[in-house]
Amino acid sequence: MPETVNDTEKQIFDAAIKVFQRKGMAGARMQEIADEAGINKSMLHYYFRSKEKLFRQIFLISLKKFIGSVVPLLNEQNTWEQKVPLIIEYYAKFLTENPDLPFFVLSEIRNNAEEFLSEVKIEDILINSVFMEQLKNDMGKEKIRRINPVQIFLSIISGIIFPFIAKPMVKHVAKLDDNSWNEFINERKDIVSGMVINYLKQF
Amino acid sequence: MPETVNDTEKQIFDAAIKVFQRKGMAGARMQEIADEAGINKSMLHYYFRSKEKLFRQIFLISLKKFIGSVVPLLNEQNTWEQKVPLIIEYYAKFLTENPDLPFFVLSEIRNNAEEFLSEVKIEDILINSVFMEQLKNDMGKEKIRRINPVQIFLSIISGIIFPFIAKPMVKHVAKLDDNSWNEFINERKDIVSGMVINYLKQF
DNA sequence: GTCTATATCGTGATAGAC
DNA sequence: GTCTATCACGATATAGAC
Repeated sequence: MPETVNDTEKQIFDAAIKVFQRKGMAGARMQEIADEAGINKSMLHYYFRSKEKLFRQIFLISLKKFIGSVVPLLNEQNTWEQKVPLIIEYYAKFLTENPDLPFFVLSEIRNNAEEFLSEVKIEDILINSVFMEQLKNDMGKEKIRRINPVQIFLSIISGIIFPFIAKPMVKHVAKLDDNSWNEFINERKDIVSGMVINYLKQF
Repeated sequence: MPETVNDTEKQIFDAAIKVFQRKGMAGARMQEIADEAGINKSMLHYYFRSKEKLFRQIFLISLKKFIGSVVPLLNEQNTWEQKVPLIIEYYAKFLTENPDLPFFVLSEIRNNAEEFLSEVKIEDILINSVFMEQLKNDMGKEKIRRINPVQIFLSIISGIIFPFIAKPMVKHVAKLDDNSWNEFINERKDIVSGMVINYLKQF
């Protein structure tokens, strides 16, 4: 029988994810986490010792989810050109389901320096991915524009993540309600995909 | 003789800009602002009444600076194609000089809803800009791809602002020091510019 | 206007009964 | 393991002397 995580502990953890991702370390309140979990405040300390320790767990899980979950896609058995729209599609879905996660991760990284980044070895995972190799390969054959592949990946995630980060402002400027927001994002997916692929192939 | 702002008041204000933009409303401490300004803590209350009131002033100035300062560029007497690299160049410089500003603005907007956005009428300023009109014009003439112009502007700022927002992570993944970061951004400016212009013209 | 001292309150954390 | 009560501290804010 697999080790089953204590029920209360899981409730606290889920509540903490919600509150920390929404408010950040500085803005989050232990009381709010307790309320969200439907339990007593002192339970938080019983299970996690301190706010700092609870935060670290939440942050590391969020960081891994944010970065690591796209990795399988990068290493699929298809061309880089097929991967681009799939990566974008994946992030659009991910961001819709976890609207506060990227902002939270980026925010806390800014505060607590790179300390955390070293724990998750993104740099190698990303740089050595099949996707990156494929790009370098086609660049070597002069089939696509020769350019730092990190710039390409960055262009992809910038184009799709930033609108979610700036969602309130984007909705306000473009005068979107919830329905037209979804349309806007659908349109966006094609645009980002088209921009990146066009740019690589037309040179 | 023009109204000269009190010296202490200005010192406090400048210090508050620095601390609030760096730490956000929740993370900022009145003591830290006082230290930064080199004055006593109670002076903050003497001049600005409360943390909340001080914050509002700092935020509104930051918001206007973030959004409004690009407007003149959008209304220049040149083509949209000439404007694109200029806008990017402008933001790159702006972000280098104000590294914490965009993150701060986007962060606080997320917390305090759109309440603030209505005070600054970005939507009309941007939508009615010459840049947007020029795009719509060329779309009408089938000279460029027909698409929501907001998506174009969003692509530009996503491509250049996001890397700064995610700077620690980007530096870590791409293994950049301060010098190579600058090179990376220079390369980036051309890429974003090229992607947007290519995409509009090749269809 | 500027300082020191202090009030007031919110929050993380602990003690101890059950 | 879970609760109530309480501590200890830090942060905003104010009072009052100069």
